[in-house]
Amino acid sequence: MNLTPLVQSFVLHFGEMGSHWGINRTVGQMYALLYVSEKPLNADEMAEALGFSRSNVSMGLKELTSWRLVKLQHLPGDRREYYSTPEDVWAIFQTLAEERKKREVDPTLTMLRGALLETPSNPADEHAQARMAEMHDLIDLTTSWFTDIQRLDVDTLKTLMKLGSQVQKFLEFKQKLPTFMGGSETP
Amino acid sequence: MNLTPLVQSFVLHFGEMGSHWGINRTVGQMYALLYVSEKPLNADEMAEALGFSRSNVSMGLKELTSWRLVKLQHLPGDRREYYSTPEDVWAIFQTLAEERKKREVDPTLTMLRGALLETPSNPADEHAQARMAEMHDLIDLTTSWFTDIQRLDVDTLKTLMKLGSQVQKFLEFKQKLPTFMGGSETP
DNA sequence: ATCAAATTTCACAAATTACTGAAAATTCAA
DNA sequence: TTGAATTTTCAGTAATTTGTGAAATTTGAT
Repeated sequence: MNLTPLVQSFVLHFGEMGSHWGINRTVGQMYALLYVSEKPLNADEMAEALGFSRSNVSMGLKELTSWRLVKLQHLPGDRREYYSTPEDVWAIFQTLAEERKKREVDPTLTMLRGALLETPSNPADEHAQARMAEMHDLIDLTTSWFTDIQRLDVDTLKTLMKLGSQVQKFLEFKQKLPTFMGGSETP
Repeated sequence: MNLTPLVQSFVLHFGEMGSHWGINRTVGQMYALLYVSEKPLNADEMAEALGFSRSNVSMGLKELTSWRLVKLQHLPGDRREYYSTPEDVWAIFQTLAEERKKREVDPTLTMLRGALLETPSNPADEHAQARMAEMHDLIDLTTSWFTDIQRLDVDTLKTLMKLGSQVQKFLEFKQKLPTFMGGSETP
């Protein structure tokens, strides 16, 4: 399989971006290739298209699988395993957010909670704990909110996002008079 | 300077986490040390406390500065440069989000916009472009929303977050009758 | 201007991470 | 079962990233 220039540049960009992220270059490229592919690909096709060794592709797919970013499927009359990415970009985004939370945020929250249980034995520790508490509360609030908001269906989420900072007006209702309600001026 | 066990474990954890992120271990440790420190530290103090070479600390501080995560200041009667982190954790979070957006998201948006301007010359490119458009729109909406919401003051943001998925009820007002308004049951 | 203190730069060494090819393990059709 | 097709593992090498010490540069007090 030969990549078109358009796909080529997308794939290469994702590779570079991968390293700015925590993911390695070749894994980024593999994901990008699957993401834009019309049909599921098997490992040999990927190795050929990207110029990687077969074993590297195997490792990469294992990694992508652990992130729940690829789907495995079989084609009738073909023993080989075919991979693709989920269709729904919002679902992909959600998966990514969940995995990152699990890997990068939750361990920190756990560590902070542990540290906050200790009894500070000197002023330095006391100050450190106060700082850790601030960090804990921020992370806790942010991630709880994220988890909570994932329950919303995509359309509601889109509406909320398009509303942007105008949410403020809606929130003000909680404190203010019911009579204001009528005139809803949305962009 | 000798680190207490509490601070030590916080610093080490941040170092490990740093690598799961895009940041390197020693830079993570430096940030953590400054974050919990009662007073600003100079590079020598940091090198001594963490057991790094002076030059490594210099590089790390350069990196942290480029992320706008540390403040530089001078103490009266002391030539050396003292570093600290901003106090306000919400401001820190915001800075981090802005920098990550700038480095990791904006270049991708630019690449996608470029790719979407091309005229597809075959079915594969056509499909690839459709996928890229989906990705573009998701990222664009999400980051625009993020930028927009940063205008809100912290208290409003906290209120919004604590509300969580209950925002939905507020959003429904846009479509529904004014009479519902009155009974606001918040947790 | 001079000089010592402080900081930065940079070439190299050390450590880590990524990638490969060969071998081992697994899968499934016959 | 057997054995060919396919996938995975893994030891070793290649490539990259990280960290250091020495040298160069900058800074500011005198």
